[in-house]
Amino acid sequence: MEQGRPRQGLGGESLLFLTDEQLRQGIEAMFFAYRGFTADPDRILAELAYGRAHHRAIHFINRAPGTTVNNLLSILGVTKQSLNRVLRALIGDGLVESRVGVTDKRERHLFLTDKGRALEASLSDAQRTRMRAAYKEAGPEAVQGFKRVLEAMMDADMRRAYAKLRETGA
Amino acid sequence: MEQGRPRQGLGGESLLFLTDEQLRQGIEAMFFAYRGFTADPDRILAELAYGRAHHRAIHFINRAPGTTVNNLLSILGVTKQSLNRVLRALIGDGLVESRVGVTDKRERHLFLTDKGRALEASLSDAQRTRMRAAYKEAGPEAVQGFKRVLEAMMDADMRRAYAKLRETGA
DNA sequence: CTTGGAATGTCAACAAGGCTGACTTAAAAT
DNA sequence: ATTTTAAGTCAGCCTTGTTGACATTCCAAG
Repeated sequence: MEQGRPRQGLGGESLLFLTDEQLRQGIEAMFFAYRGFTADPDRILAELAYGRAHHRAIHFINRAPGTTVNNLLSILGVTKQSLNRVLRALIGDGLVESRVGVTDKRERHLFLTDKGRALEASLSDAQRTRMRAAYKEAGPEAVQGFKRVLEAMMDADMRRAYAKLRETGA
Repeated sequence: MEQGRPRQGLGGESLLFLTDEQLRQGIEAMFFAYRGFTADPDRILAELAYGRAHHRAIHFINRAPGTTVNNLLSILGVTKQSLNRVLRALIGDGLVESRVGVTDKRERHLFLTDKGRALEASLSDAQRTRMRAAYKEAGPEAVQGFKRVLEAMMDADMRRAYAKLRETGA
């Protein structure tokens, strides 16, 4: 079970110790962990008749206020019809505001209202609390490794989107 | 950006360095990475008119051959109606075999057929390849951290299910 | 032996949230 | 002036989740 500890000091080239069994454990851990990762916000959203799609939109609008619909589209990786359905609900419920662009009037810039920010805070509080607990339990070294593996698991274009977000965010 | 390295040697108690910004980066990394994680099998499944639900069933039947429907239900965390639809398709297509229980004839024990095992191999090959690449890129230390954080992110009952699976598997 | 309950399966209906395709409007770009 | 782009909308489809109702089979307790 625990016999598979990496031979340390051999460098990144010699990862032959990775058996299929160990890889599968990683795959399953990812599956279960993702469920845990979304469980708390899901509970909050269910009470409001929203879903994960709404959460994602709210998250990234909060993340990059004033972002355009097209921009959001490429981050989320869904069709505009799909996003539009969600956005319409959020705007209709007064969580999101859509402002016509100044320089380019075709564009709509998206912002959270106070109400939207309140929900975002509640959702991300729940998620951060779990994240913080997991980080604390796993320890600081583990967190670095966690992030490194996650980044390595992304597609090239996702990596670009993520890197771009981090520029803006930090 | 990279200034947030953990103060080493302070132990798990002093994780005050975890800013909301760093936690949010972890959250977003999880979101993007999960997309990458499922992207390869999704492409294979799409050609066969299957979805992730089929993949999950196939994965865990392969993982624990002879498992009962109820067992699978609790691992996957869906309703029996939802699972049943998927199983019916897989059985109908000759990927899964359902055998009546010996001691308890109410139970159905699930097995992959040769055809089912072939698809499973193709799916998990794709997923393992990406996993292996990510592990290699991130390094052996990172992998340990990755798994530790993921496990810490699970709910208690998921943890039990996962631990139980690992017993069987190793 | 009968009956209650558990495990399984099935049917129907519904919702969320993806998708495609077609089309409009407005504005920018060429 | 024409084409392209951004956004929105309508209609319809699919997967995968949900409930609720109900049949079957069979173990186990009375």
